[in-house]
Amino acid sequence: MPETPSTPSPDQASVRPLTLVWFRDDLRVTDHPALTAAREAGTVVGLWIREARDTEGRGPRPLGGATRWWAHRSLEALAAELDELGIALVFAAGPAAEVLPAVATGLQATAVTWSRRYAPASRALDAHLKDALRAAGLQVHSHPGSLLVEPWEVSTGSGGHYKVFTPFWKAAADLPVGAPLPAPEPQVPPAELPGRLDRLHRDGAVVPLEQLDLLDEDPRWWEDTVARHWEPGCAAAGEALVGLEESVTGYSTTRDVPGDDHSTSRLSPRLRFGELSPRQLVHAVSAHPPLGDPANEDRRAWVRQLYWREFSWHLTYHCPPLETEPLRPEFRAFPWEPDDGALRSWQRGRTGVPLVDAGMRQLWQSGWVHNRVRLVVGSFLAKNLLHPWWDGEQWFWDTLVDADEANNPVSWQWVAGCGADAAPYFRVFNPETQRERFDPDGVYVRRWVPEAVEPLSGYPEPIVDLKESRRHALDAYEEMKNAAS
DNA sequence: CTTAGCTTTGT
DNA sequence: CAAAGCTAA
Repeated sequence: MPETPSTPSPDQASVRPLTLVWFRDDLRVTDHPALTAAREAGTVVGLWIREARDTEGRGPRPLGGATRWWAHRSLEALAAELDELGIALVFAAGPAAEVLPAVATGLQATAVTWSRRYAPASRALDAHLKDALRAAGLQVHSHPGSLLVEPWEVSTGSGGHYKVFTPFWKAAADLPVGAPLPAPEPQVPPAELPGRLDRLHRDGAVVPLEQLDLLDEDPRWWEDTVARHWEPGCAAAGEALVGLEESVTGYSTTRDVPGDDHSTSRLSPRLRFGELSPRQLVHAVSAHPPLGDPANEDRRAWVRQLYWREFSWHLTYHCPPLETEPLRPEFRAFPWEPDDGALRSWQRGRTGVPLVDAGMRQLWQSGWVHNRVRLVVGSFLAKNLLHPWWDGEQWFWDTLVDADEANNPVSWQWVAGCGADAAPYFRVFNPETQRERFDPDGVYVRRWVPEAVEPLSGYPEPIVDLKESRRHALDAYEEMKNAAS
């Protein structure tokens, strides 16, 4: 709580309306339109719900292990940031359709507000909640905040959604990006609010963060692995923004070097949880360069990657569920060869292919993989092993700290060849060529698979022959095309 | 963000 | 005759 409140005295505050801000994938206080609007209207209380999909399948995809860990830590940080502003953050688990009315009633809130979500199942839930809460007499307002381009803001000449990245990028990049909003002014909550919050706690309508069971594994496991690599939370995210310049400089040439720790920004989990908004990132990157500076090419390349995320959400909003449905429908007839043993070798980084194993171990140990290596390990599972891509997608969903509902399925479909703008099927990444090209000194492979270069270390022989399995994949593709015609 | 095979270029 | 460039799948 701030010592010298700048805005309203407690008396004034008590008569102003109370808005419940439902945080979801927007765990920040700056550039948060829903929070800003709520704060301008009066008193704010924050809420985060550990949601499960309802019986009709509405709601967000259940968090994976790594994102549960991140969410827990990021929520701690958000609670601290909000506390500085005099805003309480409360937690609950269960269906949002039950939690929201209970918390709103208990706080005598007059309004509920949130940042929009865009996955079909989440939209369906949010639309339903909007109706139900309005019917119960609450004001409800949803705000943008997680995307640069709302999925309906750009469309092709024929009025449909984009299916190819480049034209999407051309259209989307033409839209202006507004300036980020500052954090809201601190508030002095009405005197009766603490009593209402206490009652909610006593009734069990809200619970301490720890009781959400987001850390269901042994916490020591996280401390020994992923926690060594990351500091979740919007405060740390703000600091990461300061170091952004370093990763943007030279980005267009160095971004493909997985052994270089500064070749990418590593901001993906910040975006996933909205610790930073894409708008803040564009703003941070666009601030410095004089026009015509060669650094502009790096910036353009970097911002372009941000628009891949926008494109993923654009597709996710407009298409059938992409975690199960191939965008190219002919792929429903693709002759996959599921092999649990091969899947397990891949997951554990024991395929005998050094770059693949390095990537999969980086994933397991740190909850993150360099983008180029994601493409290599994905191509290896879906093409060399012919194992169904959705098992790889699910593994990434469980283990990546940045796993989001749009990027993950869309990118997997891209590497598997069934995505809308997928590379031609015959483009099968050769992990050995990729290693020679992007990890020539072996820095990356040695860091994650030190025994790969040691004789007699017990490092396995490759579980498939790269050349032969590539040919086999091309045959499978031909088979699918014949089946389709 | 492929590969293989053929053609062109450079020494 | 090797390296580099082009092209079709």
